[in-house]
Amino acid sequence: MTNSPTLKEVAQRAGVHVTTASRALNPATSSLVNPATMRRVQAAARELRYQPNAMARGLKTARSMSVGVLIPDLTNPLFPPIVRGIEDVLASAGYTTLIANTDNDGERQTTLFDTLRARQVDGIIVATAHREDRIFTDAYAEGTKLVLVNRRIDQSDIPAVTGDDHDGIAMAVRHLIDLGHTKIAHIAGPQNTTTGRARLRAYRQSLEDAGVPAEPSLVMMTNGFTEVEGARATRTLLDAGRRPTAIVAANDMIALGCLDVFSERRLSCPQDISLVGFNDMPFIDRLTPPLSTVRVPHYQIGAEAARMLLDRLGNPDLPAKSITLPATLVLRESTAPPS
Amino acid sequence: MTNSPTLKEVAQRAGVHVTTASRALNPATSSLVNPATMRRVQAAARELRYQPNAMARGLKTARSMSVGVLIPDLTNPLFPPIVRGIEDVLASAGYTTLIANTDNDGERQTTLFDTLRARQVDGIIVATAHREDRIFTDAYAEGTKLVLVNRRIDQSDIPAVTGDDHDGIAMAVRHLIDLGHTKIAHIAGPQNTTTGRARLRAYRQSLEDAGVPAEPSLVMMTNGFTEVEGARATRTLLDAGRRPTAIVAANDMIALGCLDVFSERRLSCPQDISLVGFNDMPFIDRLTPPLSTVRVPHYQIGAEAARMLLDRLGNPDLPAKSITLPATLVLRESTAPPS
DNA sequence: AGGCTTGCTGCAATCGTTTTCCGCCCCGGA
DNA sequence: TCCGGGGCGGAAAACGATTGCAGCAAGCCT
Repeated sequence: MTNSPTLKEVAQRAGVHVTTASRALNPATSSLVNPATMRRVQAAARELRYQPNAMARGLKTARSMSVGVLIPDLTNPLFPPIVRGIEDVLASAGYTTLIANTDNDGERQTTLFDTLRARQVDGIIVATAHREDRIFTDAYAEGTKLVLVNRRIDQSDIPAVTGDDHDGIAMAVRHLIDLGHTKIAHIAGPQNTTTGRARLRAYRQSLEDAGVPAEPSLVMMTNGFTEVEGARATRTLLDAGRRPTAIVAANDMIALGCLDVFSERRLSCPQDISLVGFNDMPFIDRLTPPLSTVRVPHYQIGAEAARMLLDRLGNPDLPAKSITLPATLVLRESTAPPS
Repeated sequence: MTNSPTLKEVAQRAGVHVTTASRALNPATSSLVNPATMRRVQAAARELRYQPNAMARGLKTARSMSVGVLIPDLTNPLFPPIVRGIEDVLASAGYTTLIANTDNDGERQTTLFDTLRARQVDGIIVATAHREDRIFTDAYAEGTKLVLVNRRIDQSDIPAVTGDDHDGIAMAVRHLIDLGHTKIAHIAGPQNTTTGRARLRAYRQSLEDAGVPAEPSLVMMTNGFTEVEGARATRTLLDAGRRPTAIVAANDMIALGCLDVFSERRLSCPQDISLVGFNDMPFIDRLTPPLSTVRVPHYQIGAEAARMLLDRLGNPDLPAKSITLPATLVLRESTAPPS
């Protein structure tokens, strides 16, 4: 901000050339300099509280030692754990994380993506992908280092780290069937995301596998993984004739919307209707009732994605691999046998 | 990542010198170049999808157009709203935000602070300050642009944006007294933070103002604004003789700990004991019971802090001003008259 | 004793911008 | 016709680091 010391000043103080100072301070090259000199330089650096100028270094080395993270919205409790997972492993590798909130706005997303690239980030972790996001596939094809979290992109080999949507939903549906439910509804997430679609498919498949006839009227679509969308869909679901005895929500935010409508309609959960969410996001266990949901290891997803990115930064032509982390069903108090 | 086009390439394509290209693309200097030339350059830039290299620019201009944000932990729901407030106003001014989590670890904080400075951030917003944090006062004295949020530093003129701790607690205590409580306890926050101390003081003051005798045994200290600390303090509070009929928690996380202990002890809230939190953090309204708490406008605090930083960046010798944003008491279902 | 390696250090170019200082061209006024 | 000046655009020097290359001394070998 004011006058941070430069390498030149360190060199002068140590009585050596700036080149030598550079080498002495860099672990990779410090073997090239006399140990005694090295100590002198390091002492000088310490006294001056020298911090290398990251921009100058980045300019020369063409690596910024930073990575961007694109998420919809930080205030959605789903994302902080993912971000922390990312930050923790990235930070320990010396990288800085730049977070950008797209608010599910495509234009904003493009702008932010460009901003990140202008900042010369070494790679980008994307949590906002839609099934067909040319912006990402194009960038990836041109060599931008990308890793997807949570959601994937159709027919793309961009590496991704996700939870097991299919298995998670399967467990949830199975659980409801085991309780005796047959009229099981699904409030589906946006179908332009792989998560929204995979969960819907898993719901249908699970019903079929159990021999429970599918009823199209029990599936409601939403335009976003949000509480208001969840509430809207739940209202139209309940208004339409055949009332379900259980609902599988595409995620916890949507489930929150379900609960809102339940109390509007004076339906008690789980006595009148059962509900299962997805994600096990923070605080969802403290609701009334504590929500049964599918737990996805978000911190690990973030951490794994960061590791994957790091790997690919170190070795650019590593084969693109995607990882699916196991989901687990966590039963609390929002499900019960049908009355 | 691969080969982003440089200004030189844009210039070549437009058939002008790189200097001219630079001027044409920069709104501040574009008046120096012929409108026709400018259009040519801009067209070339668009075709090449040119993005100026932020590191090169920053190196030359000594401004990174980025600011750092120091918070304890992103997964604490208190902080995402603050961060969004910061990011939104900063982004609209063209700045990028770098977030760092200190985990309340002093050493880590120092490291991260240095990392941010190495990245040449133009300023830093600090949410982790303790009452005596030499690291910040020293840096501020040396010219580092700082703004404190949420917490302040004793005897320092570093600009700060905070909620009204005193008034908030006063309202909470007043409310309990009005309900008829006299045995009102306080689970105090860490006394090495201004928030922890201000809230404790306000609690004592409010009791005194109302003529309710203070009982030292009704005040419990914690070592952190966390659920486990809150629970620990609540247990020792309840184990010690005179049981309170109401608790004012120093913040919502601590209140969460109180609720945990209430259910351990089979105390129902608010029938057996009333509870008021502080912050009105997300989801605290969906607990059982919905928590009465003091609302602090976190998004605005963040936004205001960012604006303040921006102002001081634009005009370095602006007088240091601190802002206190009003708190409001939001009554829900965790308080009732003593039984 | 001369040549060669080895070990250390310095020189200078470079990364992609911005910015100061000039120079050129053209036009108008005298 | 000449001069002055405005309007544009170019040359070059930074910013602070890294790095290939060269230099130089000392030590070893033959």
